Amino acid sequence: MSDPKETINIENVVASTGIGQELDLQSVAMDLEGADYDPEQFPGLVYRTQEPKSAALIFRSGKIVCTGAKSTDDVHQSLRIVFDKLRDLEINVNEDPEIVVQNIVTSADLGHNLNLNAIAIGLGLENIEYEPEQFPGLVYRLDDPEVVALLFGSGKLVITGGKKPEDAEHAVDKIVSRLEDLGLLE
Amino acid sequence: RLRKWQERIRTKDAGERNLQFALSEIDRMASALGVPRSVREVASVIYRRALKEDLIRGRSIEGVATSALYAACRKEGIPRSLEEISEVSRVERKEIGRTYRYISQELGLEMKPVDPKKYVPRFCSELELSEEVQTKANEIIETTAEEGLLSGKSPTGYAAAAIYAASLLCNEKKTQREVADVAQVTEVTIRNRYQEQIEAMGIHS
DNA sequence: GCTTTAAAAAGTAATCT
DNA sequence: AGATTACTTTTCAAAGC
Repeated sequence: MSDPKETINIENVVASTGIGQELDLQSVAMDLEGADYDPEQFPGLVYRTQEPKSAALIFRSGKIVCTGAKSTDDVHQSLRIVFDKLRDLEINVNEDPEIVVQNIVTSADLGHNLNLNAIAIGLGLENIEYEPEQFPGLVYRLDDPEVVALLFGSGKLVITGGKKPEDAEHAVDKIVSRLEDLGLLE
Repeated sequence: RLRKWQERIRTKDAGERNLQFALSEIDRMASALGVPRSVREVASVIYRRALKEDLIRGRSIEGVATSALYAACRKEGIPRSLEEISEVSRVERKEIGRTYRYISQELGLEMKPVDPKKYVPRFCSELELSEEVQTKANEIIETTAEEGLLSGKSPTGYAAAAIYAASLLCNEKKTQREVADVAQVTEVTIRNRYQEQIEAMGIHS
């Protein structure tokens, strides 16, 4: 009855951007409180924002990766905070650098338990990966939209690899109709 | 020209030596596991196919050989868990699992998920349990799996719980620790699967 | 390939009380 | 026997080894 699309929830958004300027991460790490910088371990400086919650990886090249946001809106808000923090350190940052969403992770609920063994055979062993000894989820790669879905016995699923929120909706629609055609839903 | 010819010989010799090493490793591990010759043959066919398809580049020969053996055991219907396989290999469990999934995908092996019932005879004989217990365990697995209880669960833990439950029902009780040891899973996993299974079977004891 | 960051799903596991 | 913490899978960018 209820549309599984309604249960879709964005769990994580990864985006990249850049201030067209080289940075001295050592001094940024000194002046920016809460910054984690360990070049021996990883070349990026980690800066966490509280509201909205996210983690930004800032690189020497001036390129920045933002992870952990719950929406594309939060990504922009988080990065706005990061840009302002850098400006406080007398670093010139353009008003609105281009932000590119690289990956969106979504969760959803089909509302029925799933027989993953039957689904593995039904979808075709060549199209899926299901190794319950290694991981409880069945991995299903879709061509259109180009995303990867993880299906669980509870009927919950994770959609990842999409660039737009609509990718997850289209993926859920396709999965639901495939499973219905196979008579494996409910 | 002479150099090219020598290089070819060198490459050919190296390739031949690597193949021989891989096949002898498969033989060694298969012996240690006590699997029949047919499994070693299937494993060597899988290894040669992986070699032909150039899937070994960037991976260790041992890793691919071990994964080929793991896949062969499953294909032949006498699966060994990754834990058991890793005990006779010098490659760690995580790497075997990762390499297996890669060659399985690339070679299109179309591996079906392991049926927990395949572990019942071996685990039961190691525990010296009767034929009656085996039959009961298979019945529990069959019935509960049809109800969808198997989805996402590890086949070894599932089989272990069914054997534990069957041993109780047949008055040949084995402790959770004894079953956990032969199946190489934890007692916690057996308890969790056991509770679900007896509930689904409508058994109260 | 690896390193780090985030997040969900569910199973398994190690450790502590 | 719980509870807690942590690790397994997928995705993606960044710079450097």
